[in-house]
Amino acid sequence: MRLLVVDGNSIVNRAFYGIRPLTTKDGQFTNAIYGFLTMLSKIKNEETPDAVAIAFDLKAPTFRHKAYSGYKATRKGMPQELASQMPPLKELLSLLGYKIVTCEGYEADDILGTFASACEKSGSECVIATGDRDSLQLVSEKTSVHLCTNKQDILYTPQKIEEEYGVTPLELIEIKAIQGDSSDNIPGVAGIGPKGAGDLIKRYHSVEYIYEHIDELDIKDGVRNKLINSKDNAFLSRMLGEICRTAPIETDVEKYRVEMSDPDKCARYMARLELFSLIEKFGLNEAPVTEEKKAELKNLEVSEIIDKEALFENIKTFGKAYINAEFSEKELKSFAILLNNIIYICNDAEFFDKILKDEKIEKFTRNCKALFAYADNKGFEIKSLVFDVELAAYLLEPSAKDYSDQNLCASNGIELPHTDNEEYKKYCPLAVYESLCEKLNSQIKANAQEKLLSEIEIPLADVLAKMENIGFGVDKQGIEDYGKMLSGQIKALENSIYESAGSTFNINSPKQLGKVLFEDLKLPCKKKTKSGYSTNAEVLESLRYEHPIVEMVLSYRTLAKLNSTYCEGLLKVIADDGRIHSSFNQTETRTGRISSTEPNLQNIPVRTELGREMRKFFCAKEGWVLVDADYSQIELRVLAHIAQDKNMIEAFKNNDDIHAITASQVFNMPLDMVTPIMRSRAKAVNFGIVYGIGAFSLAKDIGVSNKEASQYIKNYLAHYSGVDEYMKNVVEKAKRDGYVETMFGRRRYLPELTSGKHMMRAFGERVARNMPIQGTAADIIKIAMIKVNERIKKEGLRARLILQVHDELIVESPQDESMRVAMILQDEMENAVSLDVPLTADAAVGKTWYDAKG
DNA sequence: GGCTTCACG
DNA sequence: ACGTACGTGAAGCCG
Repeated sequence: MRLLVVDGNSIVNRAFYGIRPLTTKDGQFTNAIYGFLTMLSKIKNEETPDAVAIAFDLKAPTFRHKAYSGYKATRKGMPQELASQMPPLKELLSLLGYKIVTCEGYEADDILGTFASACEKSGSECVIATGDRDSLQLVSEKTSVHLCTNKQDILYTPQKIEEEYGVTPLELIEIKAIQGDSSDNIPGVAGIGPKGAGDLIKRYHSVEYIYEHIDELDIKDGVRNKLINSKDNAFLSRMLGEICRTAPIETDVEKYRVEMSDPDKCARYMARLELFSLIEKFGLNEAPVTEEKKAELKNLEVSEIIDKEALFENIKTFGKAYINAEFSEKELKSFAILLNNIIYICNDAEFFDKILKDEKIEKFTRNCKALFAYADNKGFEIKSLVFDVELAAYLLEPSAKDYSDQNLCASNGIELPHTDNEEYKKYCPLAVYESLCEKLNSQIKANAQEKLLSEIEIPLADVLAKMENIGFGVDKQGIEDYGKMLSGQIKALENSIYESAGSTFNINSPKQLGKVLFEDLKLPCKKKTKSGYSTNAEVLESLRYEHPIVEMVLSYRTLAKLNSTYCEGLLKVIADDGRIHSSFNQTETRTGRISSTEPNLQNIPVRTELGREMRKFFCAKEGWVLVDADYSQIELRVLAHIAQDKNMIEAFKNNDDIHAITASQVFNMPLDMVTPIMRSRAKAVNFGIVYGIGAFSLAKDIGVSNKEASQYIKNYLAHYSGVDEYMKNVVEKAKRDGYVETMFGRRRYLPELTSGKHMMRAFGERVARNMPIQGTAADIIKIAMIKVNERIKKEGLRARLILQVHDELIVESPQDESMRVAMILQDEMENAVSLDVPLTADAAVGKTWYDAKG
């Protein structure tokens, strides 16, 4: 027999602190539950036990009295976010068939020790799973410890312990008695640490022996004196450090076999905790379906389409089509339609198009962008696409990572039908689309997000699909030549760097570079990262004049980045038509912005001249030009409006220089006395305000003292009192409602705000202040994009929107349309919505992106 | 796969 | 006492 004993408290702590906060929609924290079960599943797979016991302390140690200073008094009580996860975790473990072991008056450690001894006697094998090293003393020929760490798990056998510590497992107790353990309030011998204690025990094996022969030992007098001074503590520690092995618990291994009595109930419990991936991980969705159960479930009925005319009429009469389509490249592979609980599958594109074009048939689907892209390629418009489950789910929960049908069904309590036919498995979700769409839509309605979905996100998907299809033309030869030029310079810099360092190494490795700079060349180390010296640009910048190599490394980094990410990266993704077709993701960001991948066209260099050159290779096709328009300070304008700040609104209405005005307020002087430096600092304050600001970071950003920075912020909020009030109110609202929202009802939930950890709460508060601003700006430009495309179409122009970069739109336009297009862009962007401040957008025309930008 | 760095708004 | 601005994506290194 092989028994796995889990140190429940230790593992749950690791899970809780190792995994970012997760909550259900109603605010129940679940990260520790999720982490615990994931770890348990992994350990079980690796250790293949016959039986499992899970040990917990009977109650969380919550010492409130400072006066009490005994053993383990310093262990903090569980934070509330963890404590609230314990009952559901234990319930779930029981449902999964695990036996939980607790014992009045004994700690989890003692239970582990008792099992280890019991297995020893009965001849069973024992594996202890834990996150802390206290239990290593229990290791023996029969008992091993599976230690879970942040990196990888380690299995401790007597050999492994000998290898790592040079002693036997039992001697670890002796080491601990001398070195002490502050987290367990074991005093040890004052002045001797792990190294000294290890050396002593390696030579003399026990505390008792050491004190019996204290005068004869071959050790330094200093050490001897320390030992003599702490003799009482050493013996006390020896006693405290030894794990008890005689807790009165059931130790018959047979009693701990894992038997799940009701997998369905278990799955439902997991679904209620919204831990869907666990349902799969524990194989609960594959639980054998009894004949009885099968009858209850709706069986999947799939049919080929025989009479298309008749089906079409039926769909039209019904008025709704739940569609699931698959494409390969740009062609339709197959599609499926749900009608009266029957799924009809077909690959007749003509029939498919007819449905898409019919205004009377409301389409419900997922990933509608793919449908729009298909239609765009074939040159027609889809009518009445009313619902997209992915977009709806994103609006309901923008922080979620997985919007799969399986996940959405599980979280909405929808059971998928059953089929033994492998080929048909993929149609199971479509069979329940009617109820899935209904569930999601009722939540969208309850949140007042119908317009956001139907008037912004769905039409935007059409715009994005067209942008992806058209792509952005590039000068391939130009990029290649530019890359060659960079490569040459990089090569030369490499050699100079090696020469300057006196050795060759990989400059791209922060670890190796850190060693060269801070150890070989002995430059002063300014900052550390988790894994060593920080070598980022900010640090290097400050070392610029310390050594000539620094400047070269900075240049090397710049050039290497340009070459690998941009030249090589972009060359890899140029399509056969000579253009770059980025993907625009609509459900990625938590604020409502879109993101761009493969390649990311939203971070093409612009801030330095050398990088900006890159934009010369993004060009309009022959006879066409690029029209580029960007919003001026859209986020600050949104802030002025949302906060209803009189002063800021006034400034924007007067078309004043907002940063200069801010400077005159922050520095308390007349406008005409504001210097460029003051203006640029005020600009940083304006940015900081939008991000949720802290004096420390502002100080760092603009290079003034902490005190000065906090004075700036004070002055700022005193003058812009509406902003001050907004910042307070929005955090309060977030704490009350659990979410913040944009002007158009886009939400972001903030479970961080209920965290017990200061850092995390502070983060939640900054997000609460920032998201409505960034998100409203995102909403506005999305509306503008839709309007621009509608307008271009209405006016019969050939121009087409090809890129969005958060506050900037780029249209490729025939030369002779460019003035008209510039006018349209500016008009639609400025009038996308009506705020209490004017929105301004500036448009420019050029052959390349470089020329067209301002 | 996580970390570090750096490109953009 | 602690760590420090919001939102992204890609490349390279390293265990």
